[in-house]
Amino acid sequence: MSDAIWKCVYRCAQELTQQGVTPFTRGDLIRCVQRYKSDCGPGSINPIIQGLTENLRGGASGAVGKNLLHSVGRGQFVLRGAATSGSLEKKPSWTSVRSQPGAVREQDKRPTVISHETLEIGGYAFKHICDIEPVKNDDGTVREFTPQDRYENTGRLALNRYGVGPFCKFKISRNIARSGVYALVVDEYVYYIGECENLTNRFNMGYGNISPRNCFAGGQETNCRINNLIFTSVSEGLKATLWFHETSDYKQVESDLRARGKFGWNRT
DNA sequence: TGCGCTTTGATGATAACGGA
DNA sequence: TCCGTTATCATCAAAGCGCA
Repeated sequence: MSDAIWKCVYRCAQELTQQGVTPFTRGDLIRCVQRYKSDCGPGSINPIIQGLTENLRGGASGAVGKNLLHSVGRGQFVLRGAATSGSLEKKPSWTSVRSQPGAVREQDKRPTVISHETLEIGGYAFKHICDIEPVKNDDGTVREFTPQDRYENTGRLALNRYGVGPFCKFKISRNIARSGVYALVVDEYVYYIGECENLTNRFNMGYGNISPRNCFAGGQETNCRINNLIFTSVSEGLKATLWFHETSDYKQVESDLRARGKFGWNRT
């Protein structure tokens, strides 16, 4: 068929809704669209879906704009009409406990200290989780790790742009298997905002311990980059701390904060 | 046996660009 | 301007393995 991709996306969204598949996933939509346009790959369809979704930024704009879909969670969508009718819309969790946050002001990069346990960043309350304390040498300096040396690299992969390190190793001691938005604060300034499904896993199995494979092309560059920045900061005598805003609506909160302000270690 | 570490690969989000 | 493509960033899930 010769319809534009966005028309196929819309048709599929309607079909899935009629079949009772709601919310439907991005994958559901892609598979459906590919039945009509078998030559279309996910790389082509994904930005179209984004461009049709009212509460997602960016994407490939179409003639109808962001008027057809509504995101109700990571990778989950409903038809916009269904969302605005009320029953399917997932209300942001913060609406019940706090007012709509304002724009992130310049001074939010140096957050408002509510107490030694709570910071306010862009209108959201973040609780103190821990100081980030990398493994140290006997002389008190931060111990350097170069896990890339342990990788066999049979495929002769190049190091990724942050794979050279050096890296540090750290853990957060508290077990917080909760979703939300975390903030890395260094020297009293917010440097990084990120989202997670499980805070402990994100740090103890992600940032805090760099896998050899992650140092190479195709590895998790972000883990390398943030770990190295923490290594550098702590090595310079700065204090790095982790703060956490627990919410099931972490995608929205993170997007909100990052859309309104630039933080030094966030890239996009 | 259970836990933690490592690795791979999938999925989703975003920005920027090019062609008609 | 509309439509589509490409590249990149970011996160997560799951499997395999080793060790206590």
